[in-house]
Amino acid sequence: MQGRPTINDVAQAAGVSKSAVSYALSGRGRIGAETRERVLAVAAELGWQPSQQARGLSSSRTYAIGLVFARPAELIGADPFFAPFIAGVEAELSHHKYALLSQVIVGGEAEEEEGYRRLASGGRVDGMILTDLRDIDPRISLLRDLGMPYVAVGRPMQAIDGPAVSNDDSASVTSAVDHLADLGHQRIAQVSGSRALVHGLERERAFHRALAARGLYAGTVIPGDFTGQSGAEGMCALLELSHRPTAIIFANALMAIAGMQEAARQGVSVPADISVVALDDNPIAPFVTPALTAVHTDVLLWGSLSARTIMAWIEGASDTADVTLPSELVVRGSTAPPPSP
Amino acid sequence: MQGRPTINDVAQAAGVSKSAVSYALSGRGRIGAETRERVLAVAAELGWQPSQQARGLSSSRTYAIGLVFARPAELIGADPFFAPFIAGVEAELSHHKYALLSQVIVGGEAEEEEGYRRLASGGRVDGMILTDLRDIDPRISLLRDLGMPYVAVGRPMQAIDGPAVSNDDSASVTSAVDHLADLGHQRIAQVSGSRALVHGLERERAFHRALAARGLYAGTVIPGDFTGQSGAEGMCALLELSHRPTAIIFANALMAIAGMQEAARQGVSVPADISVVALDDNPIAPFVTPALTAVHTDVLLWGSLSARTIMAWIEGASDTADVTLPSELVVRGSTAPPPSP
DNA sequence: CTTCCGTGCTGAACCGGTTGTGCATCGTGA
DNA sequence: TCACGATGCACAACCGGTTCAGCACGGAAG
Repeated sequence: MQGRPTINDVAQAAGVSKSAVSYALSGRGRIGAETRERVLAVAAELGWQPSQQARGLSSSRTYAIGLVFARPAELIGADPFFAPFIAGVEAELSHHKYALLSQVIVGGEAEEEEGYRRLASGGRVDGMILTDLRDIDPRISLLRDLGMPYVAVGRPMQAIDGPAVSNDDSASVTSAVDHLADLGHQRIAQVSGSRALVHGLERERAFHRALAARGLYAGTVIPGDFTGQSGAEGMCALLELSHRPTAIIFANALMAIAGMQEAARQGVSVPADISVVALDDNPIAPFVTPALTAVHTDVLLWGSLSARTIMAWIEGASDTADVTLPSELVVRGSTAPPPSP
Repeated sequence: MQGRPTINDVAQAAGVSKSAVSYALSGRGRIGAETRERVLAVAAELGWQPSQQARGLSSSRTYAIGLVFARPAELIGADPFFAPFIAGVEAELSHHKYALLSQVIVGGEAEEEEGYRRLASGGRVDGMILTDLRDIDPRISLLRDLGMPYVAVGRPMQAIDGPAVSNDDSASVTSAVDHLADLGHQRIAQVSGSRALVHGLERERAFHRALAARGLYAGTVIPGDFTGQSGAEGMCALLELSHRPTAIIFANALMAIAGMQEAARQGVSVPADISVVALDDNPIAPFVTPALTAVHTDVLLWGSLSARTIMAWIEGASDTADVTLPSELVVRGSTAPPPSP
């Protein structure tokens, strides 16, 4: 009885066999009411918790979900997605006795795939949550070959035979464009994130659709990479245009804030001369000057729904339908009507 | 042979017993050279990876480390510590075949302790990394009672019988004070984070020590809670003082940025009228206006060292000495000499 | 030629659970 | 009164590894 108590310790203390203990706890077998209560009392007294390792060995389940998260080093701290997403996943998983095996990787795709392989082939997880989907993503087929359940965070372009939990990028972009158009802006530009990721592509298409829907001319799209540096460069490039836009939509708050700094340095006033919107919110956004107008998504909820979806698949549910999250434009101080000509 | 191959599949294919396979892989038993190579070849061909579950069951090890991370909801996304710290931990762990079982908890201490209990008593981890140590922390004794190795991130006040990996809060504060004193500031105030956390206390003491060392009078300390809101309130309170400070040290970048916004709203110019320093850096800090001067710590390294330390304890090493990280003041645009009177 | 030891491998027990099978015991209906 | 089904539990096999004890064989020493 040194160390953690085992099921044998409980069985011995309760004067029953270990199968009786197992049945009493799971409620699966046929166990008399007073025996069950005695066993539960003894288990509680000894502080016994079944070993997940042993349980997993016989059920060939690990009761753990894997999450691999890859970002370049300069983004890993700035990204306001990671922590709340994990928190949401966790909140849901822990109610169902699942654990989260996470792996954050600084670096590129090679390391990321290695991360998946490690978690999957070690038999450590029952399923995986995939973030940052790329246009044609090798992880999908990797996991399908391994027979590992997965859920895609963000809707992929390719058919994936699996569930996806996505925020509505199209709606986000549309709400940003509509807000700017309502203010009277006619020349709206975009500084995008990585076009290699599916939501980058989707946002770009949605941008052009939304402009067309409001009868506006096609806006300039400057490619970026989610870093502050690229946000500043995007602003710089747009300010040099002969036909300068009066509003810019940035892929995330970091880029937008860096862009606003660049504008300030060039003596361009936000929002008087140019309006700025970010497509991802950040807790710092309300506190910069001017406060940043951004499209806000409930990332905590996003995590919860992802967790619920992957667990449903693992448990064999058939209703692994796709889920779409709402997002909401939060108007703060960085948008205003365009300057009168 | 459906699903993942097991050690039995390998043994059968190689024409040996499963113990021979185990020995061949671990190099522990006495196995002939050509038998070993044949086994390894077959294992590679079948793509066999030993199940960590089964391995853990017999070795009573899980090859996993637990990390519980608790933050209030409004901070969980803003905190630039979490993601790079995990990334650093991961980078180190994965080289040694360990996995990271993380748990991010939105909420208070009760949920957090529950999180520890769940990971520890489920037998899921071999050791734990403790962050956000409080002055007298119940987790220490909890883990000690469970016989679970742990490493404290940040040096606790109480004696803990265990290793700690800390950044040097005292040095951080001192470098900030020295920088401001060098610029000529005489009245320096602090807006602190939570005093319940050990590094909050340590920073406050170091603040007073550093002021005294420079022959400056004791500075005002306004309590905060790491949120932007509290940063703005702190700035507000300090601006109302009859003998207004000329420089303020904030506990983190979010508070500092919110404080600068509040100053701007009141028509107080940073850094012309008042200088601002943050004790934790943030990737957004260079991009706000003015760019925020902050004390920077290599959080990735912090994570790596924590991982190395906890693994050393688990593997039975005796050299679990405390580690202290360097930090560095990054001077940007939010500090300047005080206004001439 | 026997004894002895080292080498190379096998068989079996074990880690801590889950689950199928089977044996008493008891109550019920014919 | 006896057959029969339901109930309550024990026994044992199994999940996939690790590891200990032991057996067969070969070469070297006596």
